Amino acid sequence: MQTVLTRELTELDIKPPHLDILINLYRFEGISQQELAHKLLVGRSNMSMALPQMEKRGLIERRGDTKDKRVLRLYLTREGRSVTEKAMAIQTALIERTLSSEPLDQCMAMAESMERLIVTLQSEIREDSREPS
Amino acid sequence: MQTVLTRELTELDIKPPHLDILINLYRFEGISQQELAHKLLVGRSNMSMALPQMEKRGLIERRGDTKDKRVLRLYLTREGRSVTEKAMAIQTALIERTLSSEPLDQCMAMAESMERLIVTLQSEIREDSREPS
DNA sequence: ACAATAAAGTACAATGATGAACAAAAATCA
DNA sequence: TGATTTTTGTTCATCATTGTACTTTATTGT
Repeated sequence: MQTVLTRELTELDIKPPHLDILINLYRFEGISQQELAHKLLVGRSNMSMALPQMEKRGLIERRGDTKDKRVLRLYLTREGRSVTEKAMAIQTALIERTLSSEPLDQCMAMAESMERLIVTLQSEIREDSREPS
Repeated sequence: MQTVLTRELTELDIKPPHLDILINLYRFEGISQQELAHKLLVGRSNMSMALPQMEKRGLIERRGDTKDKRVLRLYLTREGRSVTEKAMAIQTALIERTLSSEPLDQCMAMAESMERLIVTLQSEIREDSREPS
């Protein structure tokens, strides 16, 4: 599954970790590397390694903030926006292909399982707080 | 958080990925490397690298299955069982330390968020199946 | 029985994520 | 203002995981 997505992204000449970056930048343009790392739940050093590659590939642009010379604000290039749209289409198609037909029932079953799990957890929590032993 | 656990495990001379292995072996002794990898949701090659290290450290023992010469069955040594118990105690203590006092409310809030999320998802699913557009 | 296929384990190279140590710029505050 | 502390981003060494190719042993089909 991940393997398939990786293979399809290779044709756009981007690597899997770049996809999340592109999608977030597509939605929130002009944010800093810090903010982006925070949104993606990864360390800042990660961005420091990935973003220069993407800049060289012409997908993004990094412009220094005029007020704060420490921060680099991130923007998609025309090329980057185009690639992002293609990548999202690929991803969506893959998901629909994977999810189509059979597993709708499974989704419902999972949701019900989760509900039961939550109920169980809640009652255990209530017991724990009643008997702090 | 993960960092703290790692540091505490270092004193037992085991690495983080070994902890999951030990705990599963503590519960299900005699399983094969394949089965263990499946339980841990990782690839078989992972086990092939981690387990020989643990065997050298005297935590586990790998005995060939008599019926099937391909499979290696896994057993905890006395030492391994002892280390596992200590590690689980450390882990539990850390969790209780982290979870104590404040975040009980947060647990309940999270559970409620999940419930709402599930309801939303279910209605979206129903809409999707009504209008397959 | 035997040929083809599948499964268990191993070796290895490639990828990705992480934290620590560091430099530059900004904020704090005395 | 000037000193201290934070914050941004970078670099680097380390560790973990993955997939692929391979060997050995079982299973399956004919």
